[in-house]
Amino acid sequence: MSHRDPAHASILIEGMRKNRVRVTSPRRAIVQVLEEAEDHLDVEEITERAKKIDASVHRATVYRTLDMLKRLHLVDELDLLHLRGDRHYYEVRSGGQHAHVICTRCGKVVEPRGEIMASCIDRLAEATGHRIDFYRLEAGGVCPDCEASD
Amino acid sequence: MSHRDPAHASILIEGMRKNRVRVTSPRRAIVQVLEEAEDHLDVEEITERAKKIDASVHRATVYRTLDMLKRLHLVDELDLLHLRGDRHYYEVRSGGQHAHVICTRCGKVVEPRGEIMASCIDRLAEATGHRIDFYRLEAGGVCPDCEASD
DNA sequence: TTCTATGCAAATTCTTTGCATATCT
DNA sequence: AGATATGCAAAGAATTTGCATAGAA
Repeated sequence: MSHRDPAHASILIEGMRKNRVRVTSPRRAIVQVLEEAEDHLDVEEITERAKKIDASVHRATVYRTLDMLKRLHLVDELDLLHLRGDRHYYEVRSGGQHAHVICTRCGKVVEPRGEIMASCIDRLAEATGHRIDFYRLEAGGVCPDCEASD
Repeated sequence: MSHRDPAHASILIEGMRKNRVRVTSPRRAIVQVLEEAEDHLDVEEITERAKKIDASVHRATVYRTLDMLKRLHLVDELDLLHLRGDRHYYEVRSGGQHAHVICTRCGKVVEPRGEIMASCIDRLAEATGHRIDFYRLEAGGVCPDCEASD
């Protein structure tokens, strides 16, 4: 069940096909990096990893590909409240949108999903009258572990 | 009841004094701009407006002052989901934190505050176990007016 | 075959920094 | 007086763009 198995194309590749953008080798590499990432990556890191899959991948292509994926709402862009520097981080938008809660002591990020977030956003929509299509909620605070080890 | 009335010092100036950072003329100008702003300003715009109050204000000072105000949690930094370009926007954190809901059609921003946001964040804190100190929630969608005029 | 995406390098834009001087407290 | 903030100019990052070529549909 590899990510390259054509019968099980990745969410991102599928989304790209659906939107009639071309599936090229650099894009395949970048997408694979994003889908295999365990944490949040910046452009530098994505480029580095993508080069290991396809050495020809250029940083400019990474920017262009990320723009494309953002426009299609296939990836989200975060900045983790700048608690880790001024870079931007990217993640696949699979399994619905979610919040990011960053511990200001240890830097760990947890990602609440599902009903909690849905009801939160529903009530926001109700209060403003908007139809809300996407959102980004990033919060900073102290995680239970750090709170305990005082 | 002017913003310069020493008896009614601005929230930001008060906050600065409380934190023992110096109240200088450039900082006064920048703070006045932030407090009088009706909308969200980027660094360029803040610099321009501050120069009208104190012509000597330099862009570098604006960056340094905003950093200082962010560190003291007196202003918040937004990017409005990059729906208006890649710049950063700043606003005074008065009257508590709040969300920003941006209409993807007309660009208008509304700012839900108060109980809705508080309960939202409370539940997030409960779900993760974090003590949440600050947050940023930006959402994109279609506002009622735009929805109506289809 | 036609249209889109890429690499590359240069240009832009955004932000930070060193340092001598000016300014707050 | 003593510590901190400022202006300026230059450096450093981050991101975008023009263009000829390569590659997907």
